[in-house]
Amino acid sequence: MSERSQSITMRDVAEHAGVSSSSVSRALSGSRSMNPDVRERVLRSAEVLGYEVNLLGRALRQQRLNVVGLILPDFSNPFFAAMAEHLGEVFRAAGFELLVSSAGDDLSTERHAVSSFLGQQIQALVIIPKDETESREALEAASRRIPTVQFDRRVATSGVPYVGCDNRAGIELIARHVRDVTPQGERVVFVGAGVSSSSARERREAFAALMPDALFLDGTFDVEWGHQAARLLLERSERGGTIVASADVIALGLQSELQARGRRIPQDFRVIGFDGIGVTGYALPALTTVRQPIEEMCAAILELISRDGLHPESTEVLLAPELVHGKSTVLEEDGAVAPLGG
Amino acid sequence: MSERSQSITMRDVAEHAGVSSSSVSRALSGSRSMNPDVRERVLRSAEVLGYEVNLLGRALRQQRLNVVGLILPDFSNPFFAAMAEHLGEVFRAAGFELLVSSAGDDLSTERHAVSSFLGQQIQALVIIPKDETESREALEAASRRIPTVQFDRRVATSGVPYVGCDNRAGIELIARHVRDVTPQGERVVFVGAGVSSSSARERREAFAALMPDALFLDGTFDVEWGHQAARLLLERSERGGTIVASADVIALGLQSELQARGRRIPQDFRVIGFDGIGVTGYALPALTTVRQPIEEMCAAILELISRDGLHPESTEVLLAPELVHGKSTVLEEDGAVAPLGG
DNA sequence: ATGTGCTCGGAAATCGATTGCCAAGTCGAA
DNA sequence: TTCGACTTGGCAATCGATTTCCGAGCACAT
Repeated sequence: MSERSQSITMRDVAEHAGVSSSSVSRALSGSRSMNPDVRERVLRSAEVLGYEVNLLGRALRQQRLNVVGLILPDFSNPFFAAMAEHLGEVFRAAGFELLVSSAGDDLSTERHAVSSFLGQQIQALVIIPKDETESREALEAASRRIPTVQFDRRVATSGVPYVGCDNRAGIELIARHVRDVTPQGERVVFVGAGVSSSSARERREAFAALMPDALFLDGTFDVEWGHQAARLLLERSERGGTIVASADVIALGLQSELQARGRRIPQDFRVIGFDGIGVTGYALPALTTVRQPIEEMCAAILELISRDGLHPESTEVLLAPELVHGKSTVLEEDGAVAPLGG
Repeated sequence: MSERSQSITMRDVAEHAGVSSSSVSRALSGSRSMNPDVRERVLRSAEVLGYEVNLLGRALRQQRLNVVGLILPDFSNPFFAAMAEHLGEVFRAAGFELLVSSAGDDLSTERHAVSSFLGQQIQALVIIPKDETESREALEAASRRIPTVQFDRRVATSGVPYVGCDNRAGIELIARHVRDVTPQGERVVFVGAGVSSSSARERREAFAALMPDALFLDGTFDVEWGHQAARLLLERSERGGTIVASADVIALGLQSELQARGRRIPQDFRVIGFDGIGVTGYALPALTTVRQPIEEMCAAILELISRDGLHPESTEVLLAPELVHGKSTVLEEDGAVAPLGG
């Protein structure tokens, strides 16, 4: 059916109102004072014709598009999804439009997404780089052209500002808790997610520094790896222990698989996550995890982007995470929290 | 630090290569045959200068931007996230760039997202409208200008093509299963998600038609409502029954809360979801659910958009969902459960 | 030798909005 | 009355790429 209506331009409005297109522009933007009658007439014409601005034309002339881009490795990670949602709100409030693109966990797609955003002359870019080394080229290309912030994962030597949580501090909180809850002689296991993303590497290294005797397993940032890791542990005849996962999604997979195979949490195995999405109620028992301060992170990103170039020295913002006590590490009746003192 | 490099235009490349910008355009796009020497020179100049096309300029001239937009109500719903991810792949393969914007579960934000996309002259729009009636205006505005497809939820009388799963058929699968697994005399409960989105309403109505004696509760599409609904049920002193949730996220909340309060699944309560994201391993026990055929849906969306206007009659594509048997409705022994290693 | 047709580079128009500049008009002050 | 300051509308340039059109140059056939 639908005959598409072709768009109304300023020319059309100008003709309809009997003025020049300059006047239309000025009436709509209010960029200069003008005769109220003329303005009124223009506004009515625009209304009548259903005029809507062509952002491409505007952006081409003004040399900026009021859009900020976000590139993330994968929508399916709930932590990234939560970040995208919150970041959208923050930017909306600041008058920007946030458009999100997934890299589909693929480097060439990530590169493509970056150059597409750059080609569209967006205002700024927030990126969760997939790979600690391989993403550098795309990242630097972006940063050379527009304000760019790395988030959550970083490419180390890029000189591109970074916002993230203090993974080391988070791991210290976890390690302390692990010492509190792990019975003498039981295994401590760290289930990581490779070393190609900086957050995975940082968490793993911090944990290795604090608890070198732990068993380290490496996989990927997803639920399925949690399941696999659980099966691996059981195949090794581990009968109990405390498991630290590098991310909540992994922890959820671990819990689910362990329980499906008859192990009790926290009696047999204790499980600790990282991110804080586990607190939203997916997990059973409620996951003990380290919550990343999403709100503060988003605020920091906005801040960095807004004052880009003004304070180049503060190129790295690490925010403090917080331990959230669930029921996956301590057997307790209610949410009341008491560190296992004795 | 970063002095941003200002962008290289075709003019720059043309000067460097000693040709006109027409030739640069033609060399880069290959739109016309030309002297190989000249082409070679242009390509090298572009390479040397690091030229990258300004998509705004191109789009303005060509009257189209090679981008398809997706607007969804909320990133945090894993079903939407999965769709966004898959749809991105499908469009990428078809040569489009998919940009995603969240409506933040808010009508005015949704409207804003639509007009921003339209203003950017994107090629086509896929939208999961938040509200069955209130989203109409924005939806129709989009459809008047560019190929537009509604997905998962729809605004009924809009005349805008729709792709979704056959909710009625899905509910029939569920109802049959409910009859199979519910003991004589036990309650059947439907935990819905309001009636302002079409999918919620359709599922609820279909279920009401098949099992009018069920207890109906209404809330929202999120985990938290699952928790609440479970508490409501327990407060009503329900001691067992079969619970059908309008979405997997709700079902996960239900399971989690019921188990946290000592109820066994499936012995005391049976839980059934809808969507299929529950099968990815978050749930324990594995959720019995109806899987929406994400792949087919995405293919149908691409199809509709590509041949927009050619087959206006097929304005509604309903795809068949499939019942996935988990362990949340039937107690089953399968080999997967290892004996407690004594 | 002249006409016909083809190839290929460049000039210029175009997409739509914004904005620097100019000129006509208004108003008040000298 | 005249001059300057100020207002306000319009012309035209501009952003960057594409594309239509034109003409120069060449080959080939008549």
